[in-house]
Amino acid sequence: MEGYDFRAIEAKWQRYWEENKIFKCDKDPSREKFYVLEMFPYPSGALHMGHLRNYAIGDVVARFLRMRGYNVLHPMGWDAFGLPAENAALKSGVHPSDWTWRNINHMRKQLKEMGASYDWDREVATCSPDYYKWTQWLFLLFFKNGLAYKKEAPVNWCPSCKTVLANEQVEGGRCWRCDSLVQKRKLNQWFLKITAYAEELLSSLEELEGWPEKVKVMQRNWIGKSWGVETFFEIEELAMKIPIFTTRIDTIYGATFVALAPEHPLVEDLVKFSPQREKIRAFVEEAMRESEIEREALGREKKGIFTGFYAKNPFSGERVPVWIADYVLMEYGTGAIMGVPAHDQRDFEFAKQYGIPIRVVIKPVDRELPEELEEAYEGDGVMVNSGPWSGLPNREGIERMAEWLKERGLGEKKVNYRLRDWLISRQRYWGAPIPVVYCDNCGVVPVPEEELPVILPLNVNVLEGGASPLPYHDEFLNTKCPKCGGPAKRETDTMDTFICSSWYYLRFTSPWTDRAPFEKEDVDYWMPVDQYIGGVEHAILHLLYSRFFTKFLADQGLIKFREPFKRLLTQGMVIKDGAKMSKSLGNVVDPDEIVKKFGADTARLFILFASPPEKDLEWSDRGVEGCHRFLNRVWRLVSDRIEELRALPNKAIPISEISDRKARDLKRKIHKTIQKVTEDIKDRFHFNTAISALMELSNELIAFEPNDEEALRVFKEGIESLVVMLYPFTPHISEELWQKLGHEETLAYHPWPSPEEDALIEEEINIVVQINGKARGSLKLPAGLSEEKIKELVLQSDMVKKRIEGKKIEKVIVVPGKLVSVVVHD
RNA sequence: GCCGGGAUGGCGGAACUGGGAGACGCAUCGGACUUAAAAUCCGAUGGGCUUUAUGAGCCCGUGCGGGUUCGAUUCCCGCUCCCGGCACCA
Repeated sequence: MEGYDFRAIEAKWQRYWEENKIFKCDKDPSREKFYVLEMFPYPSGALHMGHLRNYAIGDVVARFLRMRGYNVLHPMGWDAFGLPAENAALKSGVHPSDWTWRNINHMRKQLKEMGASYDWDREVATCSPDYYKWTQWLFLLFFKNGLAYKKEAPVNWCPSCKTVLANEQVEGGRCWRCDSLVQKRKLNQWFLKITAYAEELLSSLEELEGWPEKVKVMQRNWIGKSWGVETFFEIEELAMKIPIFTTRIDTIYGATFVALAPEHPLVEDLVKFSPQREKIRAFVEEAMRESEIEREALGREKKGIFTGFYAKNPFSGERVPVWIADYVLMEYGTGAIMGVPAHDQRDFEFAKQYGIPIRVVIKPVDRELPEELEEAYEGDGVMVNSGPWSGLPNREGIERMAEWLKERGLGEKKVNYRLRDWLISRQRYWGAPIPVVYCDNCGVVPVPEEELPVILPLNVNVLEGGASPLPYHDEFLNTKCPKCGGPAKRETDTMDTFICSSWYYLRFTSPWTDRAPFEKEDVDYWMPVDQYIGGVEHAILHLLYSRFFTKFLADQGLIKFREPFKRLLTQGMVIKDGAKMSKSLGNVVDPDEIVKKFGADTARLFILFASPPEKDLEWSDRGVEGCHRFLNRVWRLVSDRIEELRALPNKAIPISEISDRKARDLKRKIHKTIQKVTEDIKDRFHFNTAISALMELSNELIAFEPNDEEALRVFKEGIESLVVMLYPFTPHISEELWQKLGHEETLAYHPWPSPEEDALIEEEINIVVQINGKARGSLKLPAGLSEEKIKELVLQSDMVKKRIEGKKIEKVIVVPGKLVSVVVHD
């Protein structure tokens, strides 16, 4: 037999799979389904190692489960709208659409070349009109339900991307995509009311048992639920109530000031009445300008200005100064706070800065606070200096003071979330148009469903500086009002691309339908996604948005489940020389090169072998070579005896009928390997240890020298088990060897082997002997002995006798099948 | 600062419910084959020591310090360092 010609073999089987549509799947209610999904890529140009890893992991799962008899849905598509297409257009003059489709074609080819087993009949691209028609349809559904709305608000503006961003897309004050500093601008924009689902998005995280704790914690923190009290401080001479939110109402006797956010609407009124209005106005303007850049500056000095007014503490009646402070955020709570310097570090710093009094009202139980505080005490304790409440444990105080307010109508308990509504307008061209028109008579009018899709015009010129051409595209811009028929203008903003990716997993269940975003019976059969696989960078963004969409669609009666992804695997990064692969570091390894040089099977095998999927993977050229060597050994192992092997019957010999000891040992190794590999893949996704078990089996097969027919038949069983179990990892070489062994059917649906129980039972057991807790050797004993017998044999053995001579046996511990521990003393 | 995860040979990583730490792979060294090299194959490989020099035996060793246990990479207490996320959220 010829050598391992991976190029020919891989091309051959890829063609075979494609021509025969081997991985096409249909819904079949009589069979148990499994939906494996990897996060679909943005078609940026070419696959990188991270993609290869993601899709290799998904492919192993899909192929394994097909062999286990599941009806497997494993689709692929393209997250095809987005800014890089426009940037490429600016740079090279290619139309975003052409650029995108060219990349899709290239990357599809690459996915096929890595041997991924997708049902390509289900491919979707979010930029094609028959997809974004339904993205727009879903927008209208949100709109009709009052969950899509337009409002003017201070929003995040990325000056480099020339568009606004959702809060989730700002990381540490910088744009998630281009890392520019984000500015605040007051703009009129479209939002989706994700906050309507804040509570459920939070509470149902607990049901997601198949999700990594890390991701759930990140979502929990992002939603940021906190319980507290809303009450108010009143400026009596203006009859103005300043509402404040606090989680620490127990500290209210320590409130020595009140502070408003510079953007707070009441600020305007205060300015009017203040004698020093000029100074205040200047401060507010300054603060609002500065907040854009300086807000994220670390350890930055807090700034504020006294308004000249005093407001009354609802509990003590004390009048405290009202300040405007730049560290108070308009977007959270009521946009105003009570300042308690002794028990809040931020207020403490502010008070120190401006000489505001610091008054301790909570005393820790286990120690005394210093006379002069160096930092705020934020812990629990007993209330002091708090009028009638003094002496009460503060946790109890929180409850009782809230009731006290409620009884008097001065305030009540309140829950606040950090989560804000999702800003979805983008001032970009390459996205799904928001299906809305503006009519002088009727105002904001949604485009009727029958008129969808609102087509994104392709005959546009890329504009200097990169701004969207849509507002200047007369044909697109000018339209008729669907309501009154009068002249109207289209919305020229497009939707955040995260909208497109918030429902693609539903579309995959029936991508061909033109009646609805998805067919109900298909979605009912296939959803939810049983295993979702992707990078942790979407822990909040895509994964939170998709959960929101799912809950909304469930409330609309379109789907029956409230969580889209049952199990989630977040794969680690691909690292080289200790750092993430990146162009700027110059440590990128191109998957194409590896596939060309060693083949897709080798590339897949290395990626899966080098590290468990959730951990980072250190790239090693040597490691790749090692995997290639392994496949060569397997190839030789089979081809060296191919004629003999083909001539043998396919039926395995039961272990009880094998006469030779070595052959029985091999049989046992085969079935132990089946057991281990199955468990490693199925229960734990530990592909690295599954592969190492297959390497061990291969090593034993190489060392085994069959010299009669019985031995040869056990050998053949081993060879075939190896080839079959390698299939999910290295499908091409497996198919080829399988065929060479005389089989006609593809391995794609070949039943996954299960271990023969008899063949798992050891004849002899190695019993470890410990004396005083130290391992001193081992004894080979026949399996199935009673505890007493084992104990007896161990104590009689020379090894033990020699060591316990003249000593007293205190205790003997027998762990059946494993070890005997003898404790002695002089 | 808060939250989450981690630390095991020269390297990537194994070790399931507490049971001989280092599977598998890489690298290194030695050998075989070869005119030679590559490829391939065989063997050794945590550190140290004793020894009748070889059949062997002993000590140390999973970030650090304690503890529980016949026995701890695994469980408990207290630290150190590294990685990731969040960070004026009242």
